[in-house]
Amino acid sequence: MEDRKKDLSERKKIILKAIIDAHIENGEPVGSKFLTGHKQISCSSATIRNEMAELEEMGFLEQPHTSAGRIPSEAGYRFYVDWLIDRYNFTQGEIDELRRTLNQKQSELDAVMQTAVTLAAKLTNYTALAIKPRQPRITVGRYELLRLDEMTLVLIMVIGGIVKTKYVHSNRPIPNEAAACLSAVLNKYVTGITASEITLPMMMEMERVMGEYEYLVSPVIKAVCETISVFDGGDLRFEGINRLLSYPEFYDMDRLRDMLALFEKKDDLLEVLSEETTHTPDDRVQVYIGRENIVKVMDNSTLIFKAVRDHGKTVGAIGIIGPTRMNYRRVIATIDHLTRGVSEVLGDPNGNDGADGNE
Amino acid sequence: MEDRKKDLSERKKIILKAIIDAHIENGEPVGSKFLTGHKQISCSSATIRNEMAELEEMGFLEQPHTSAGRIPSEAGYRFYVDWLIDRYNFTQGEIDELRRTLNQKQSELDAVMQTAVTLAAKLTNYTALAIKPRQPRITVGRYELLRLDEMTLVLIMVIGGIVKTKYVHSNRPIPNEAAACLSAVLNKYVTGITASEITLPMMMEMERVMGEYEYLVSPVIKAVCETISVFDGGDLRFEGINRLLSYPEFYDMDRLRDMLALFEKKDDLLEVLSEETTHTPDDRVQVYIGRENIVKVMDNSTLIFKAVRDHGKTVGAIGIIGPTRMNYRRVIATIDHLTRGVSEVLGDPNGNDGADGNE
DNA sequence: GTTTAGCACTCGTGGTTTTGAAGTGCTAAA
DNA sequence: TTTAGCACTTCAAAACCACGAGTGCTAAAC
Repeated sequence: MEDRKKDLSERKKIILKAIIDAHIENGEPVGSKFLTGHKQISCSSATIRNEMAELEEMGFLEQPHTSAGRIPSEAGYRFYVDWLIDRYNFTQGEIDELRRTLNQKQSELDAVMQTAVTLAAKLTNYTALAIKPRQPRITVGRYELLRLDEMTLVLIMVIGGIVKTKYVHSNRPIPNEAAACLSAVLNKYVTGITASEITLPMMMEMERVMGEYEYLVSPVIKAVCETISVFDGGDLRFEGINRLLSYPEFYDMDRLRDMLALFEKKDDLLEVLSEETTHTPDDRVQVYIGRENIVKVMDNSTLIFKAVRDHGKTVGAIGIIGPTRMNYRRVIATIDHLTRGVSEVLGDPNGNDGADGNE
Repeated sequence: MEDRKKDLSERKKIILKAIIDAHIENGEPVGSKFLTGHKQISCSSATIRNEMAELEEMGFLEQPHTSAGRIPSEAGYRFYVDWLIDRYNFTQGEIDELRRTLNQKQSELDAVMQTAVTLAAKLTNYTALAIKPRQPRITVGRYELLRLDEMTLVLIMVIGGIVKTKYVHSNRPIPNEAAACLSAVLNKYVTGITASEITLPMMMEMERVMGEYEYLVSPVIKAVCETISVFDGGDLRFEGINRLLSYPEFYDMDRLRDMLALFEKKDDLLEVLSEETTHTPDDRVQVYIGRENIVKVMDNSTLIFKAVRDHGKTVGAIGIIGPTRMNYRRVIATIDHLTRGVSEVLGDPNGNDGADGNE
């Protein structure tokens, strides 16, 4: 078997590769006539037909029905992958881009919200969303530093009751005592102020205090700023997008595609919802039906959400998006309970006795 | 307007509610005849027709075309939500379940892997997956405890170079010095052993050493065990599921549904892939075409993935899933580069000079 | 022996037509 | 005010048809 594979005549290989390439390109069965246009193939369609018939006999091609062209069989793809494709070369630019993106670490989404939104999707069987609104004035309340290994520190920050960790790599070895020293300095100088309030004189002062460890100040402060900025940047997360498919209203591929496109460009939606979430005075479940929605595409869809409060402050929102024909009763109740649950878990004593969520 | 709404005759309300309920249930327009079967409605279809015509005039109903039944308009839904639905009551069981799930915090997926998988989906325009295989022997290398507020500790664990944080709520106030004391005890007794190796005598010994703070030992150890168990439990994450829709092979709703169902029940897939990932000897990109796949549903789909190694140890895998008709060249190259990139970011010096990933 | 042109054959696709069922509105009777 | 009956409308599914694409085969050409 192994031998037979390599035994293909050069022309068969070219034809097979041409067929698979073309099929990968446009997804349709490819016929003999089409291949005559290929530059590496100079014989007539009849010859190609013969070759194709043989390739089919060998199991590399198959035809969906007699008057369609050929498509590659699984064995065909296998041969293609094993013997016919040459290596794809990334440009240096692409490689750099890739490394850069990998290096800038993503902030982890707040775990409770993540659990809640997953749960919301599961319980209602609609697509769920979690909103963390933009927060313009966010500050760090407390710092802690651990020395992880010779060159790495773990920076632990308490931001509004939430703990964030971030790794800081140094290019010089870090002595054991430097971590404690640095955390003391951070706690003294950069608590309770926003990222933009950290001034150059402050940094110089810190470097002076740090003495011989001054080289650690700049990378750590950079890490602090980064964390703050992703933290206050807002976030919008969907869960259970595929659940849309359970509903006949989304059987229409075009509508479905529109919806998914909406999920893709989160920024617009986030902008609108941030506004909506933070400025809603009362504490009820919000229901936007069809064209009541702020976003155009959401005709025929309903958005239901409720803000999550922690000690009276809005820290996010959890919601559901689905067809207008939605089980309102169940969804409203679920969202109501969930947001309260989250508030409770966050330690908000008022989580369970605010205004009634429904009606 | 507000008045008119409440002005609906009782019978109209019943009919409207019945129509919307029925429509929510089965998604189809509902006709007069169907409603005669409703228990609260005792008039004939002709009467109902008259009522429906009036409801339509008021704007609560509309008909898609003359010989279909009626469907609720947006105003109809609005009225329904505002006036007609009663509150859905969760059973106590459901509520408990919900609170329990919210309380057990999800471990955040390794940030780099998350970035990588998002990137993989974006670069290839197929659905990407990240696998963290089950790890039977996982231990904590180091503990750190912070007192967050009077009743709450933050437990910080270094597990295989990864930092995990977990909140521990106490039902008694926590003195300032308890945190330091407890972390010393943890570091002494429970480093380098797996969750199942923590014995009752060990816990009792720890409680003895802790003296008056012994009440903190049990909840903290519980938190440790939980963290370890979610950490070694394996994880499977998909990104860019919607990208499937770009490809005509998934225009068929049934096939699409099958595929999405596959994504839902991660456990099976994880089991198989854990095996596959950890026991693959060589360091290349794995390609499974069509029925070569271990999982049934994946006929007509190709799975491509490669293990991510960190200092020689397999810590996960990144892959792509898509139609058999796939741009193999590009995908293989992307996965290859990505896994290497991740290894590099993780600090693996061999990230970039292992066996050639392709061919 | 291999390649090519020609031709009859097959089969799916796209468009049109037909039929049937569902549901309505209206009218007249109860 | 309610109900039965009937004519009308409209969509959906089935049936039908013609077309085009692509093949396999045969016989002639190289």
